[in-house]
Amino acid sequence: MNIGEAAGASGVSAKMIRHYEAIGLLTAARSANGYRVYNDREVAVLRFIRHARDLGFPLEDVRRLLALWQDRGRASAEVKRLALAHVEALETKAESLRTMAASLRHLAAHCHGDARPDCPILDDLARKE
Amino acid sequence: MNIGEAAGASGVSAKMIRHYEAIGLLTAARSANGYRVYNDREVAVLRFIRHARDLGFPLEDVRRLLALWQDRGRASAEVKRLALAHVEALETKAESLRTMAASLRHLAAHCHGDARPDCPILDDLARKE
DNA sequence: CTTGACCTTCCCATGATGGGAATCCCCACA
DNA sequence: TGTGGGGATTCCCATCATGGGAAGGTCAAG
Repeated sequence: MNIGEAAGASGVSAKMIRHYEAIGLLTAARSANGYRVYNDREVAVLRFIRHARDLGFPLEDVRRLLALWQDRGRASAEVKRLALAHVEALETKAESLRTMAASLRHLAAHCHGDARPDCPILDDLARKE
Repeated sequence: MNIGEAAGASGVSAKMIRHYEAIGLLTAARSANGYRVYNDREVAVLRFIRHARDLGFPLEDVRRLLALWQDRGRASAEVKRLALAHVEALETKAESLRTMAASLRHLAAHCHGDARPDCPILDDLARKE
């Protein structure tokens, strides 16, 4: 299986497959012509990476998760710890964005939004603090 | 006022002040020795930028907001439109993160988190899809 | 006159992803 | 057998906002 087919089978772009290999998440055999060669084993790894990325794990976390996945003697406690730490990070970020949105929505609610120049949004941005 | 003092007064790092100047958000006079010179006018601009950034506006939005702020004939409708579009983006992103967090929290809830290797989190990441 | 704090520009790094160029390889078809 | 097209390779660059750090110039106080 060449990289294009592996990309199709895993849902990871060929570009990213090469990148993941460059940062050591993956290894790929090479055929005589220098093309990367993949089998179901590597495609499974690529899918694993994609799913972890879909859950927002940064690649360094993905690296650890992959190591745990491939370690039969792993303790699930370690995986759970990683996951919950990431959940914390996600929730913190989401809350931060939600707070920004609420502040701005509040400001916008008091803005006429017509042809007049008066605008509490700009007033707030220009405040002296 | 040199850049260090302007940084202190505005809450924007000297590094970022130079960057904002490089991308044209700001202009700065130079004294004979080549140092950037600021007055209250520019410090107000820097504060404006910082506040907009604190609300998560990308710099291109900040550029437009600055232009509107400095345009006395502006229509507040334009500001409001920009703000609400950004609120949308923030809420979408927040919702996306919240969804990731909920999924992962759900998976983690079913993980023993002990010395055993069985782990629904890894099982999910390794699923064939 | 030295020292230290401040300023300058320039390059590099982050994190994940993509675009695109130049070059090479392979297969199918006329 | 020649050619065309699709796919592969590597390498460089861009994004977005921010910071680190080097090498060197400037200024004020001791």
